[in-house]
Amino acid sequence: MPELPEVETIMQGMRPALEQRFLQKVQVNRPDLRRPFPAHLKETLTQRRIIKLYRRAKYILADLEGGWTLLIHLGMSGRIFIDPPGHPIEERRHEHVVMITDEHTRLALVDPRRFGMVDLFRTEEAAHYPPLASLGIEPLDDGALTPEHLKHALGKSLTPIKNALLDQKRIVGLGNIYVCEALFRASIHPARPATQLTNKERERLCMIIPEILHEAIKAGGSTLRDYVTTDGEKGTFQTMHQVYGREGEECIFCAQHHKKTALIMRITQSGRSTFFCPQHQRK
DNA sequence: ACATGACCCTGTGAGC
DNA sequence: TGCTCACAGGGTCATG
Repeated sequence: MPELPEVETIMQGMRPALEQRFLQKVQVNRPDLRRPFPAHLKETLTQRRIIKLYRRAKYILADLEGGWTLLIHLGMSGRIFIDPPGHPIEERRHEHVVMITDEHTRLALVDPRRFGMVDLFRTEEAAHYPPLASLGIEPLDDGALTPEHLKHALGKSLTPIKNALLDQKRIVGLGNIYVCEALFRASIHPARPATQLTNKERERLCMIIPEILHEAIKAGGSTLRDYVTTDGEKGTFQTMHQVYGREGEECIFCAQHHKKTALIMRITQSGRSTFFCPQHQRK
């Protein structure tokens, strides 16, 4: 579910509750999500101070005292609920991990589909820790997403640009929504072989991708169904979607640029929906 | 080395 | 009302 803007929003929402706090009580309600939890999860977290929270790709990371780092991935349906001290606790399904801080703030990881992940690794091993080791360009880092770096990341790959931009080994943070939106704004057909993009097209992507991600973070992310921020608020970026979920509707870009009316199409690429305008996103 | 498809799981909404 | 089907924001394997 959550792509970079949603993960960033959630992480920022967790910060005031977690940074510099001790975890007074940790409840682990099942043995695994996509993978087994580390056997020592509860023991390692309990009574430990959280130094800082940050994000890499779509992972939420927390450095803990004693050299451990906690990693949380929300998969497709993962959410974090934060209940302030004294808040009545409502009954929620799929609360897999619950953490209560020394200030009595309650954080619950809820993930109905269980595609998420919770793990621990030694902080100094981050560069060799498999889920993080092979990640690609972090698009919001200063100087990271340049046309040259993007060219290198796409390499000689003949895979469709849509799939290449979803591949976290090349560039991180984009998911199905933001890839569709980026290609739409950059006027690039999603089926174009990745390696065959022109310099101009790579330049446009390098402008547009951070632009969209920043706008989406500002809007608190996109809520399609059930995504909510840690305050329980919905994101509002879905109202700014220009193609995603708009199959059969009129292309906004073509309407603005006095082109002939065009209708948004939906195709399937590697089993996932792609939305695009067949008129201005040229092959 | 690379690309594709199956798979992991539950929930929801559309259509009958 | 209740059923079946398609589809959902992601990542990892096995296979070719």
